[in-house]
Amino acid sequence: MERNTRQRAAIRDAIAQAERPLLPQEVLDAAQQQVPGLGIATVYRNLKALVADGELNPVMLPGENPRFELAGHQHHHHFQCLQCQRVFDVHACPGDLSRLAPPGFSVEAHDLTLYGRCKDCAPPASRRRAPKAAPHKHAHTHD
Amino acid sequence: MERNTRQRAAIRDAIAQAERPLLPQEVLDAAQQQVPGLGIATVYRNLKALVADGELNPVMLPGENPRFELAGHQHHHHFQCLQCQRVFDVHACPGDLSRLAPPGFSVEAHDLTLYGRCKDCAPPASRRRAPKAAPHKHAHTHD
DNA sequence: TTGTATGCAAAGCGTTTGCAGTGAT
DNA sequence: ATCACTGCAAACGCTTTGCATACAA
Repeated sequence: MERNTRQRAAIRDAIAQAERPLLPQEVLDAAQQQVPGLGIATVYRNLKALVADGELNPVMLPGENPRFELAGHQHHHHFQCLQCQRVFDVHACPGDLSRLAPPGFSVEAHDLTLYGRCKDCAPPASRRRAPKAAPHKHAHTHD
Repeated sequence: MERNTRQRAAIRDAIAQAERPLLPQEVLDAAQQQVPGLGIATVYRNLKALVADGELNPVMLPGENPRFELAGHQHHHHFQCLQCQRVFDVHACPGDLSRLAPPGFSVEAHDLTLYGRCKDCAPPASRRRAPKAAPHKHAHTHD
């Protein structure tokens, strides 16, 4: 990371202003409002550089493509809405889980993902209002 | 799922005899010992059919390609070895995690992955013996 | 015989990379 | 003026699909 380009600033801003982890394509869409000619390759290159630089953290969820959020958050987990597919931070943690591993296995880290309805999407019982974003394409669904 | 082919039997057997979730390529490698001409497309088609049929379950881990294991196991989680990258079942669960979600979010399901050293790979402190399998290509690390 | 399943190759999708031109310093 | 950065397009790895053939029933 050496030079400050309009592209990098737009990418950084897009992620900084999102209140949730973004997919590369979402970063592109947001950053293009600031830099119309921006290419997807530049987004990928900058995401990689910003992660290497410690400015961003990749967010990997099961069966999902990587998303990106600002680094600096402490240990946390994620919540994915089963309706709008968006991902949100969960600033809580079940704590030590080493007791769950089979004998002979050592636990050094863990990933946890919660699934359900976000506050914008109707909970199964008492629905409220429509989601703000359409579902993303992504791939793979969960059970 | 209609006909019983040698290919499907070989694929089913490969997964049944593995004591852990397998990647499509691992399924191919194992099944080809029984049906040499087997193609990867046939593996993918059968994996999809067997999952639709309820015989197999896909195992999705963060940043990993889907693996497959026999269905029928009850709710469980997975452990991935940081050294050999192989995935193992964890027949334990932290239980209800709905308390972790932010207000307004409903939790319907969760995924948990533990990371560390499997019993074949040396634990950080008291190592024992070398791993039985070489690491797979992609790696991605976690927090 | 009939039509599903297979093998091969081409196509898709998300991501990465080569390359020549652009622009920050 | 340099040289990192960018945009475009080709290349990649994994997965899916089209199509003609093979084989289970």
